[in-house]
Amino acid sequence: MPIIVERRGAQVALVEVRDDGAAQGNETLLTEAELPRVMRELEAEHPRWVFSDTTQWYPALLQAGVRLERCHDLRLVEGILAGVEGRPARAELRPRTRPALGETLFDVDSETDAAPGPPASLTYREQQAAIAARPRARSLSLLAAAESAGALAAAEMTHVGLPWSAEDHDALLTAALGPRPPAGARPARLTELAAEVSRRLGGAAVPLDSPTELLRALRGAGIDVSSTRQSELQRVVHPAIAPLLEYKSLARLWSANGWNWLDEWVHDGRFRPVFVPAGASSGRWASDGGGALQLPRQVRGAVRADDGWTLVVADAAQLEPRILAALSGDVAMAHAGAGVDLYAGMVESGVVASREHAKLGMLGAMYGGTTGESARVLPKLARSFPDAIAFVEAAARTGERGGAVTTHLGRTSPAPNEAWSERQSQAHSGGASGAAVAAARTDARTWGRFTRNFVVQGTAAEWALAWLAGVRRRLWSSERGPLSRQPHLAFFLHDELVVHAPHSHAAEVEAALREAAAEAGRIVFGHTAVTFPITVAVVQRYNEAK
DNA sequence: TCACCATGCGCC
DNA sequence: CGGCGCATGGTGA
Repeated sequence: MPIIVERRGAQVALVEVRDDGAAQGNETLLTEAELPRVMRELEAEHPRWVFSDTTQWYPALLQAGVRLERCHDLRLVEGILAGVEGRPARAELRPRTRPALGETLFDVDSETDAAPGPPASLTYREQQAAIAARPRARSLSLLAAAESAGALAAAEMTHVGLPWSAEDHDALLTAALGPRPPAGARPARLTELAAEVSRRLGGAAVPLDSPTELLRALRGAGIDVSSTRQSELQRVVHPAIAPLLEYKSLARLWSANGWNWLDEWVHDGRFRPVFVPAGASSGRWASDGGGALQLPRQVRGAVRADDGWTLVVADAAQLEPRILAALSGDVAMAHAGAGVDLYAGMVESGVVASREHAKLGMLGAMYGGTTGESARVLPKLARSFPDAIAFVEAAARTGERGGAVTTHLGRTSPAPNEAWSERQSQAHSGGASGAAVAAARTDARTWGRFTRNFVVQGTAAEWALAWLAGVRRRLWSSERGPLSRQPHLAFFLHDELVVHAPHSHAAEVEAALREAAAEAGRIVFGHTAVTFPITVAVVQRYNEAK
């Protein structure tokens, strides 16, 4: 039973509708203050709450102690449907972009800057009809549900936060950089390293934070490099390189996750990342602020379970190649993945010489790599796993022609922009210069790599959503008190989940993670020979996993 | 001075 | 070689 949550002036309407969105007549008008209590009571009937935008409603409800089981997020589903239908998303349902500086001065109420649009109940009915009209309606409706469950999980993870020890973080920074310097000053260790680098480059002070000046200094010291990139410096033999690389690593730690980051993002023992479901066109999540999806391993030691609690860290093993095996129905690849390590399985079946080769080759196949070791391994993979390789090749060809590809549940890739299409037609119209033809071909290949990767990355994101939703459902019990006082999701990173739970629940959480992973394979692919094993570690600190 | 771009690097 | 976010320095208006 869907219930639409809709703003009506200063009040909120709860509108019960049928599954297809048709009106049923049952409607309740409430004040904002009454909403949490009423929704909590109605939750006993397990409705599907329909929100124009979960991020606009759910945080306040969580704050008021209301945890919801299911929802339908009109904004996220509009994104999926617009992609499928090859049109822009309706303006009132587009993600709100952050107002530019100054804009807020003239636009006091930035939440209402988009046209209000039709009522949510109408939009819901239209979306249900649009889904039902598609050839793969069942998959799309599954995707809509999974995406919406993700929106709930994202808000909940922000609400409860990732347990973070500011004390441990400070200790870790102090050990690496020296004590916290006064504002505006550089940590002692960085100053030492900078002096050492300058000394070994000949004596003059070199501003290491300026790539331009650093490059000039390196070349002046006879070091033949074309950039100051870590990967290039690593290949150089020179006494200045070691302290320089250490400087770069520590300078990054300091600027990206140093004391300033700690002050800004960690409060009351929690880091509260803002997750952005479907922030990438493939459906992968992005994040907003704090660099939540890029937490360097260097600082993961500060992620520490509360006393008496534990972190259960789970990781889907070689998710993307397994996804490709399932997508393409490649029986040989499914067989190689029968164990916990798919790459090891490829070595055992004699396809490649080493695990490293297997990994490199598969990544190259999925990303469109054409150089180095990965390209050398590709022919072997193509012989042993013809269906898998043909699948990504077909996706690449479609993209090169400007076509759209879809994930297994039906998320559709965006069209290339107009400039791209214009360059392609120019190049094919005859009379184009050789340079224009070559540039167009490069463009085409670039878009082909995108669509090649889209099908795998996007379907992996669908598997991960199904997993996340399944874990979330299994962990929650309405009888165990508030979300933060019972086992709960604390972090999500594409193919990895962190659950924060009392010690005594660790085994139960591990079982939930494994059951949900198996279920996710069935939800996304139905029957498939491909397995989706996960690794699970029960730890006090995040860095102790893996 | 501000907006924007390029570089470089963190994560998957 | 696919997808992101963020800090920094440098540029041009």
